[in-house]
Amino acid sequence: MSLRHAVLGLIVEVPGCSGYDLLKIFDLSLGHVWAATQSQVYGELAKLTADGLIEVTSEGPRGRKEYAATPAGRDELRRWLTETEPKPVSRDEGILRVFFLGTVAAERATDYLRAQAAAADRGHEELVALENSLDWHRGGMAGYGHIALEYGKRFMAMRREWAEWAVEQLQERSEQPPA
Amino acid sequence: MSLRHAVLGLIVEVPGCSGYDLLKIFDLSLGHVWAATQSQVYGELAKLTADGLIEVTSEGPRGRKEYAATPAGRDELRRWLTETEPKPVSRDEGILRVFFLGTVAAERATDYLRAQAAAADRGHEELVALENSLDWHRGGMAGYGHIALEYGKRFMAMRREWAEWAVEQLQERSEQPPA
DNA sequence: TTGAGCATGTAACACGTTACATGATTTC
DNA sequence: GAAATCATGTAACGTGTTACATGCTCAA
Repeated sequence: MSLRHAVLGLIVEVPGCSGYDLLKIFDLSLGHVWAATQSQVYGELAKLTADGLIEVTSEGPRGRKEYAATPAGRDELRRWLTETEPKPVSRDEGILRVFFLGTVAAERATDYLRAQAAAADRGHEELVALENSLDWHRGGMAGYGHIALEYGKRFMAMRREWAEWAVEQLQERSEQPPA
Repeated sequence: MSLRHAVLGLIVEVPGCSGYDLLKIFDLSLGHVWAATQSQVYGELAKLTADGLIEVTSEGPRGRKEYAATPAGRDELRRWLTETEPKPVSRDEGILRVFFLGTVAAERATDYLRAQAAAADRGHEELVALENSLDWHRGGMAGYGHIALEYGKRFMAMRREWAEWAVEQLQERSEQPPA
């Protein structure tokens, strides 16, 4: 149920935000680690409200609803962070495909891996651009956001290096075919 | 629709396998990059058969059904590998939580990051054990499986290093509090 | 006054998880 | 003959995606 906690967490950190505000945060930064659609966000806000973890604190123009966490909501966020274990990542389509590269010509396989290296490089650049576009001040979400961003950069760099290494491996193999 | 292609790909690479055999492969290795449950696998086999991408080649004892890919199935796998782009990973609960570490005491945050480092270390060890337990011969899925396994090891090592770096960052900050 | 952006919500469908349900074969 | 393992399938429920649907407000 991570979407629930992503939404709850944002409302704890950004009190007075609306579904629309949340959506912008998902698009800009949080969505890199936990994607969410508009439907999901509004649906989860309704459920969290029904469960008493958040509440509408004011209603603005255009039907805007601003939310804040209740004490029960803050407890639930703390419980999630300190008493439960995160589920390890178990789906990566880019790596899944590697298992099946043996079914296509070796050139197609290296094409694929080079494309993956380029995609990782673009991902890295996007994160650097994001880093420069936000004027972080230390402490609060900004401080931890910076740590998450560093993770993203290391992730992209690792993927690029791995894909380049894999291309080299395949080239070595084709130069000296199996005994 | 990656599950579909994971199942199809396995049937191309391991002709004559059954749903039960596939399930063992998911548990042992493929599941690290694309998790699937028993229900999903049997359901997908039925759909792939209905769509003419695979077919039952023989029926064994205990109702065992062995599958092989049809030409249409092999085409579809190739099309997926060469003409579509993999969807980037966009859900990582372990990193999502980092965004909200500002809501708990700094000690809880370092506890969390240290636990993440330890989990990555265990993950790395598991992959090394897996590598040693399989007697790979070069070429075919084994060759590419080795490349995927190398990715897993680099991923786990990167995560451990990042989490350790993050703990150090937080300690530096607490030693010299913000100006 | 018109268009961009703010703002929310619902419905249909696809995908994933858990639990249930059943039975055949092999091994001890 | 009991237990382990092989082997398949379904039902209920939860989560996620896409598309539709609507309307307000502000600035140019």
